[in-house]
Amino acid sequence: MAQLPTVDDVAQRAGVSRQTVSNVLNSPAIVRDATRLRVESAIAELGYRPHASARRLRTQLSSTIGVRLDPLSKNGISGSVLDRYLHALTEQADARSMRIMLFTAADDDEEIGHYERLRDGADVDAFVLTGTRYDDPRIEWLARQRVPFVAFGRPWGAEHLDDPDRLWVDVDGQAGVRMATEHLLGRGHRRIGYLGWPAGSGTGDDRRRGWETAMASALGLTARELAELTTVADEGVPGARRAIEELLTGGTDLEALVCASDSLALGAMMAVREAGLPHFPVFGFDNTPVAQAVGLSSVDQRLADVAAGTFELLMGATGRRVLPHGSESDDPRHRLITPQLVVRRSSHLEPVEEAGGTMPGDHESTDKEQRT
Amino acid sequence: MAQLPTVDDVAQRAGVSRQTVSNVLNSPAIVRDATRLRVESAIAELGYRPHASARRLRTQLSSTIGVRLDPLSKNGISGSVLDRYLHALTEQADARSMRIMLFTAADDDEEIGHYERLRDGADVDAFVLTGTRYDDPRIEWLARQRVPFVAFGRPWGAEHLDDPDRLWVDVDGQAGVRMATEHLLGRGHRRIGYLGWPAGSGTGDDRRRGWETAMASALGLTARELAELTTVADEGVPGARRAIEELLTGGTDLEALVCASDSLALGAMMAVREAGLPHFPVFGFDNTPVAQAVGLSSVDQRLADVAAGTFELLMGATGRRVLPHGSESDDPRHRLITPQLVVRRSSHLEPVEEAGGTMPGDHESTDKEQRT
DNA sequence: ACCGAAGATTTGATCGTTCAAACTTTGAGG
DNA sequence: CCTCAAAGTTTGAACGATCAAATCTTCGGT
Repeated sequence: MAQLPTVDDVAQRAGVSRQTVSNVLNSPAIVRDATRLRVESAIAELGYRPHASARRLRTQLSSTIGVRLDPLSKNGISGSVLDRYLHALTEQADARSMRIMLFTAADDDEEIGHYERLRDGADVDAFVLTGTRYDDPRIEWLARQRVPFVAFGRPWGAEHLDDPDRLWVDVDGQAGVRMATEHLLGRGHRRIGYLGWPAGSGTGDDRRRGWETAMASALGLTARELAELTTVADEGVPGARRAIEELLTGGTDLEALVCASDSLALGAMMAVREAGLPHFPVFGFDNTPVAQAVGLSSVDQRLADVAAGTFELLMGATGRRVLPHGSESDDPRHRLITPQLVVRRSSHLEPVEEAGGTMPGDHESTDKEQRT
Repeated sequence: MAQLPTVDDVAQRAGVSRQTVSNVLNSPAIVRDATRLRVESAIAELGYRPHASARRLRTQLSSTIGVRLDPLSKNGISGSVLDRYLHALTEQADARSMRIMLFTAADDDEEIGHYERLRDGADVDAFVLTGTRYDDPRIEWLARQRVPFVAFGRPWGAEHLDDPDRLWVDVDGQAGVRMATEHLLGRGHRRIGYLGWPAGSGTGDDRRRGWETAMASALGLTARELAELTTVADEGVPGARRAIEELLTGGTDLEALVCASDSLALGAMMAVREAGLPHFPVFGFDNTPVAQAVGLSSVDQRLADVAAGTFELLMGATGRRVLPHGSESDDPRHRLITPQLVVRRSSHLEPVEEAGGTMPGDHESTDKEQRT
């Protein structure tokens, strides 16, 4: 096997010119059918494949999207959300014949340095950001430099939720928590508590609001009454467990609980079980593999839809190349995905008969799950 | 801002030729110090960055490594191992100024199709394979085509463990399970059970052997006695839970348990707790985030070392480019990483005093962990 | 049968870099 | 002061594709 075939080889074989071969590949519509077929079979016979780097050099496009991966260390039970988003992104990318390129960075400055290098080296056409924060310097830089990007996570606190320069996708956490709360209300519960993160995180406050609105509109609770049913803990199982233990020993007569994350919910589950309440309903958020494993009800972020939305914002509904930054468009500059309830045994009043375990999650519930 | 600066711009500014600039970048040793400094400051002043695609076109190297990501769906509690390996790979790649490119495939044929396309398009220099199986067709294809690659996971069953055409890294599961077993033996336990996967998976059989050898050499148990202490379950929490419940109700007087995975261990923990044995020691394997969250002792795969080994095999100890397939070398063609025990409360005889919870893992044990 | 415009195809230039070979400078040795 | 090899630098070509403009075909209208 000598060399890999090039456009010229194909052209020669098909009795046409380079450019016609290129046209068959990139704009088949303008080539006459007869010639197109001839070229196509030449391509097939020679097993020709376009040389990606050559094309990129000429077009100044890389068909690649850069994603930063957090360092290995900070990767808790809910870190898997971003990993699953990455999987979903990769699948979407494949469908659009785009590629995902990874890089790591220890802090924002380093991350921005990577942006610069990758942009200047024409390594990537756009970036996808995760873990966005209030006044995120990465977003500022990208917007100022007019580099195409989409953020997973609203640019919280910033007024520019509709700024055409800041594209974002996010999951409607408020709606998700509201759905979970309403599900529990529908099952007859009234004293439904909420376990969240300390106030101040955009995501956390948003999710809490879902519980508040559901409770307020169904039961007409006052702010004071709501506050009584609430407690907070830092992300992580043990803190959640402690928080719920305190709430229970403090005399609050809870019947059910909605949590801001699966980690919190797992800690809460442990606490209520320990307190001798085997059927106490608990809802998590994120629908992580752990939730599935232990049979914890949760709110699924629908990461496939999030990823699809990401690409819609980046490339248009069906486009095959990244839109330039700030390109005017009729579409809204963001996507808010409504999540989906996944009801498992942890939120059932009665344990599902069959295998009489008293602890939830004693059977893989794939076929028992109820998505609404 | 007009155009991005090119080598020519830098050359002009430094008063040298293109090629000298290129040399400063690629083989600084052959450039005289004075000129090198001049060029370097010109680069800095202009903010020049080499155009990656142009370089790739010329050198026929992409400085990129392809990794297949499994579809979103099959991504259980232990699927996170591969995600964490991916993180570690990305960090290593950064250190070698390489990049990681992702793609997905539904089956082997599709995956091989991707290999072909990526290789021919000069998109990647090498591949990293995960989830290798007995007689893996992907490995056969890559070896036959002489495409550089490294497999994470021994090519089980194949005789060619030392075949110079098949590079691999793996974690010494046997050693890991042996360490866990010996740890329990050292704490005075004798009736230590093993919960594994059904026989036939290379990885599973290897791990079981670690328990067998530890038990046999410490206590001199017969094969029959060993078999009594063993049970199996398919990967997943619920099956493990059932299996251990049966073992316990079957009358086996277990004192402790070593498991082939964290999922199994989680199921086992639930079962022993349910059986009223709050301090029954359980060991998992993989040290997933869940293990940390619930305070489960486990065996850490040291994925950073695995990733480092991957790159050593691919590029040599310090090399900056992928070695050609089958390049002779004195080094062994594989790396077997010895994992590390992470002892948490689940394997302590007595609960750690402080917060008198009776269930293990009630506090994030980062500072309580004991790595040996 | 001829014209012209639209359609189809070809030609020459170019993207930014590195390779290979040619050329120029340096410096030790006689 | 000259020679010659080694060290340093420059020049022309090439990597494989697409763009822009030029050329050649086709075909309806008169």
